[in-house]
Amino acid sequence: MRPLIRELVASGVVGEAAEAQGWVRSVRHSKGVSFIDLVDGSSMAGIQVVANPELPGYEEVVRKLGTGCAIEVQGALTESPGKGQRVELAATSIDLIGGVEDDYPLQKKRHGFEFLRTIAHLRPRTNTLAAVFRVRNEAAAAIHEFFRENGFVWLHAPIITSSDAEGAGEMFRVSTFEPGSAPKTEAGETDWSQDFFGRETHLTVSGQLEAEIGALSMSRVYTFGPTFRAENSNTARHLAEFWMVEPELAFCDLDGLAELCESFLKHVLGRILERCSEDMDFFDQRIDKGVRARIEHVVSSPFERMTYTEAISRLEQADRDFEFPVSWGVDLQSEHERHLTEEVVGRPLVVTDYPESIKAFYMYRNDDGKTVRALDVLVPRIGEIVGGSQREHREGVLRERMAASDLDPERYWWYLDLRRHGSVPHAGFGLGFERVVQFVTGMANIRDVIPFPRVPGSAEF
RNA sequence: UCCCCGGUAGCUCAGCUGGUAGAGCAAGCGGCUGUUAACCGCUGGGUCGCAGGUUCGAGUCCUGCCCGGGGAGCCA
Repeated sequence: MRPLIRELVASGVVGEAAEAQGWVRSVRHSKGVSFIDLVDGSSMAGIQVVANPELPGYEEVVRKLGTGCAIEVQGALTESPGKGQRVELAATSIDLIGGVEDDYPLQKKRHGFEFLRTIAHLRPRTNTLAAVFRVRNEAAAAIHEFFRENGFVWLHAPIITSSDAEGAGEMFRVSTFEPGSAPKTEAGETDWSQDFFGRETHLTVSGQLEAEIGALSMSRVYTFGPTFRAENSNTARHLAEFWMVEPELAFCDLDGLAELCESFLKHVLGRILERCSEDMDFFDQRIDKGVRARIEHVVSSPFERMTYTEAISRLEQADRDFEFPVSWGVDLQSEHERHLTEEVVGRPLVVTDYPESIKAFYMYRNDDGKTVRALDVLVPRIGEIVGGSQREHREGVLRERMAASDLDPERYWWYLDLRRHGSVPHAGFGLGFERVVQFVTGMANIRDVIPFPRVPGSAEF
């Protein structure tokens, strides 16, 4: 394969023959020379192609090039006399591979992200979206890398599931029944036993329960894949389809989990700073001033720890009014979380041991009988970025909790079975992948950090 | 789902207390000896989201609907 433009720009040798293929970002003509800014998506910086009027086809091809045209250039790398680039490509031939029509919507100026979402098939050609997707790719790679280096097995949790992780939200139904003509039982209800899987099935809302199966056999596993929520939530932080990372460890308690969260986040963010430096400069300058320092701060600061009970008393002492009043037993709102991480400690904060009443049934009950071993990792500006818990591995307590939550033990027979045979303390957390990408890039809307966003009322592309 | 804000040229927007629609960029044409989102000149381009209403007259005021954005809740 020929070098990408990124490689030519970074390490191309002056004087050597070179070729480049890509899309024209902008063209600047003057009487005796034309400059073409050519990009191929491999880096923020493109290569400057210099075309002289003596070039074959200059009038017919080069003078007619516009933003978006796909071309192939042969030539030689030369030292650039102009500012802004180390080398440039002095063309000896330029071939038009694919032209653009007059209504090509992308221009060499900035567009609103709202408009770009309506042309999701073309928006990765913009600086910003290409940079986002490069960072997204490095983040995914860094996640796999961290887990591999630490002995975790990537467990492929099912997308179609018949279990529902309680409290995780509304689900999308999976069925082959034709709308309106589903078979009915004698009682007049839909007869799911005749459906494709012989029962009700949905798209997964979490791979956690399956991950627990993995942890209780392979010690350390993680899931990383698409997850679905049919919630009608219309915000800059929610998607109906998103990617979730869920590690699960056997022989691990809440302290061990907190340590994992910290080293995991530091690894992933650190790798992005290292490997996407040019893109991070762009985000820092053009998208969210200060984002780079914020990420560096998370990578270099030890995370603070605090129990929920302590957090509540710190909030009660706070010299400010909250929209939602604080008292022991209420769930923390985003304003509370941000106050804690930004004002009280000024760095990432792990809040632990929440009231049992506001957390899920599968979280380990503390000896005090009123709190559970749950944790949230809070970071400045975003608030909660990770949520996790030590799991209830004692069958008796788990049954009690399920009964209190009005859950049918029959449906969770295999989950309970794990507590009957070789049960051990185990713990895990869940992390919304797009939220991490949002956090590191500073992008304001989650719809702009995933190539094809699915949200209520919208699934084009 | 709730609360706010918005919808004017292909894009980004301006358009005051109602008087018959404008800029920059893009597109087309021309110019300019090396540019950096180049620059300069000319040209074309609009059922002002949709439907009603008030008025001599509505982009502007009123009502309803549709779509989008921001915030909140829920959460990841």
